[in-house]
Amino acid sequence: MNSYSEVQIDGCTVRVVDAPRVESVRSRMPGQEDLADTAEVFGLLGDPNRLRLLLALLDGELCVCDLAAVTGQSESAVSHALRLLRAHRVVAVRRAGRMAYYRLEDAHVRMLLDLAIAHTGHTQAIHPERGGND
Amino acid sequence: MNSYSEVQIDGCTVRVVDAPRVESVRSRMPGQEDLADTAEVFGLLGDPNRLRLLLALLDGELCVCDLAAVTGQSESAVSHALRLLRAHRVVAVRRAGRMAYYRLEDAHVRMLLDLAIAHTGHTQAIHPERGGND
DNA sequence: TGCACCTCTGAATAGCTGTTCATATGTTAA
DNA sequence: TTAACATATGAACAGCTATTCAGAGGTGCA
Repeated sequence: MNSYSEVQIDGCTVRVVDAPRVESVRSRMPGQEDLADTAEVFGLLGDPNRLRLLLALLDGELCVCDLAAVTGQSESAVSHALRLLRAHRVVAVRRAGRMAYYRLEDAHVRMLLDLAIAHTGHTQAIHPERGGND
Repeated sequence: MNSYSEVQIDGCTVRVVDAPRVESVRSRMPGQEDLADTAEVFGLLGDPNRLRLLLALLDGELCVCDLAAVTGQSESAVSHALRLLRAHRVVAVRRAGRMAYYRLEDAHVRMLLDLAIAHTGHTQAIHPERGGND
C-alpha cells in the first residue's frame, strides 16, 4: 500500500508520494531566473571547444589567434565562441591596436574550471594509459 | 611591430603571437578524452530541467513522480532525463516494487551543484543589470 | 486472473547550436 | 593613400537535443 496524495502545483493536480518532502524541496529550489542563469553558465562550459578556450585562459590573457592555435579551431569559430562568452561576462577583452586579448573575468567560472581540472587529473591518475594530451 | 611567428601544430602551419606561451598552454591542456568527459558533465548540468532534477536530489532520493512534481515536468520527460544522467553515472536508482528512487551518485557533480547554489543570487547582487554590453 | 499503477522506452518532431564561408570593420605599415 | 593584417559579424546549413505521444514492461492488489 503506497499511500500517495494529490497536490495542487501551479493550478494543476499532481500525484505525489511524499507530499511534504515535495513541498520542502520545491520551496528550496532557486528561482527560475537564477536557475536559468546557472544552467546557461554550465551550458557554456558544456562545449569542448569553449571549455578548451577557457582552460587556456586560466594562466592569463591570450589573443584570438593564439587561442585558435592552442585550441585547434578556426579563428572565426574562436571569435564566435568568445562573443558568446563575452555576452555572459565569462571573459573580458583588452584591445591593443588590432589585437584583442581575452581573459577570464568570472571568478565563479574559474572555480568551476579549477574543480573540473582537479578531477580530470584524478581520472588521469586512475587511468594513466589515457595520456595527458594528444 | 607585432612580431609573430609561424608554428607547426598537428602538421599545419599556424600563425601565433606568443609561440612559447602557446606551446606551454597547449602542453598543459587535458587530453581530448578527459576534455570531452568534462564537457559532457557540464553539458548535463546545462539544461534547466536536468539541473532542477539534480538540485532536487541534493537532500536525498526521490521517486520519479515526485521529481516530476518538484520540477514541473512530465513524468516521461523526467524518465528520459534520468536515463541520460544514469548513463553518465551522475544519478543511481533504487527500485522498490514498482517505484524507482533516484539519488545523486557523483560526488564531483554534487560539488559543482553546491558551488553553483552558493553563487546563485550573488551574481545578481554584483551585476544588478545584465546585458548592457554587445 | 484481471486491473490499476509506476516507470521506461522508441519514434517523431520542433527547436536549438556550432561550424563554415564570405564579408565587414578597424588597425598598422609602406 | 593602398595593402596586409587581426578580429568581428551575418547568413546558412548540418547535426544534435529535448520534448511529446503512444505504448510496452513489470509490479501490487483484489
